[in-house]
Amino acid sequence: MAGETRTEILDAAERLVQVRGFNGFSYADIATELDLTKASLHYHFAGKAELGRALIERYTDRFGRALDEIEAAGGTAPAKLAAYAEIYAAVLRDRRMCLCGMLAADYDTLAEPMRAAVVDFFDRNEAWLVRVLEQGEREGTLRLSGSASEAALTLVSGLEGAMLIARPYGDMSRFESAARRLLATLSAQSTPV
Amino acid sequence: MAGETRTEILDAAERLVQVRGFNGFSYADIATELDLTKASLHYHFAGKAELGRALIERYTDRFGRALDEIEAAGGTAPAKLAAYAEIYAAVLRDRRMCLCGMLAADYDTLAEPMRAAVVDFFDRNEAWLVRVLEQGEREGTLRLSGSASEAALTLVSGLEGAMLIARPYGDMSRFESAARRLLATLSAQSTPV
DNA sequence: GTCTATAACGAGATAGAC
DNA sequence: GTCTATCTCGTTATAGAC
Repeated sequence: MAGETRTEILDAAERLVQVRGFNGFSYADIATELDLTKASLHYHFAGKAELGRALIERYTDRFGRALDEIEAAGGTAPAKLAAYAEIYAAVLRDRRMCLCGMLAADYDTLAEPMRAAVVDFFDRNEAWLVRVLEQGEREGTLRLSGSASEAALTLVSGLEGAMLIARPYGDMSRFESAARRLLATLSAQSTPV
Repeated sequence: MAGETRTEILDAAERLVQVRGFNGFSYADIATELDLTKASLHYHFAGKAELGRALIERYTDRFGRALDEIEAAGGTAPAKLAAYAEIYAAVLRDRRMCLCGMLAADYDTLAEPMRAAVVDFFDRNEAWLVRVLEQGEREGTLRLSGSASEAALTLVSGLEGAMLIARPYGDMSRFESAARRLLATLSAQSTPV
């Protein structure tokens, strides 16, 4: 079975990026963690930029599968949005920032292929949210003011920001109350927050 | 007049942190920009951590003065919130991330004095917002659901997240529409967004 | 207050043996 | 597929002259 070490490298690197940022770790950190040499890492990933790109693509795929599962479960739009926010919450519970939220901060220092992959992640998230928001309007469970795409980007950036600011405080409840409020503003029932 | 070079160093370093992150620049970058040597920088700031701390303190002071000015202008709560969001917008227009939002991403790699200074920045912001939100409730211009402090942290993290995600797109309008929506949810008039 | 020079270390990367 | 060895360069930092 090939790809086992490759997967372990991706796992370790992913955690390091989410915790320390793309410029806050090195091949040496991964090598130490996996009890490998830096040279071995270069066998699997030619350079840090290639590793970074593989990281984002895997993350985007995994995120996409999670969104597919939410669709497959087939609830109301508010239930789907709550499940969406829970993906973020689970990442933060593991003391991590969203991979692409972290890379958005590092954006100016990234190679072009990584940049494009980061933007693609947010595009896909917002496109999925737009579909859910439109479902909510149709079924009468959500009441949007403004366009669905504006509501979607406000939601994504609100959740990313809530993760960003919650981490220094080490306080999940900071994320949770921001997330709850962001979702409540879209609900057709004026849910008391 | 002393402190001129010191100020130039702070200006250059501040911009570098806001654009590239704390681990995305070096003393060499500052030295090149100012046509100085790295050794000269060490005369003014013993190390990168001390420079970083001075950076945050100056930024927090400047931010605090901007908040004082908003208070001094003495409008309604919604006007104050709009002026608050405009501080963020001006930073982003200069293609920069909020200094402390960027450092929140880098948080795990920072020395303890810098960490404390970052948290202090957000504490002060939220405390100021709580006062404005309470003013709005009193004067009837804002209608809060939930506590003022929850609304304040949702606002700060929403604005920080909107900056974070707008930067990869290089698109101010992404920030602006998120900011407009965040403020609209607090308004007593259900402003069409 | 700024310089030259250099130390001491870590980064990303490669050659080539096994 | 992993290793040892090495290269080159960047990074933070210091000593000491001017």
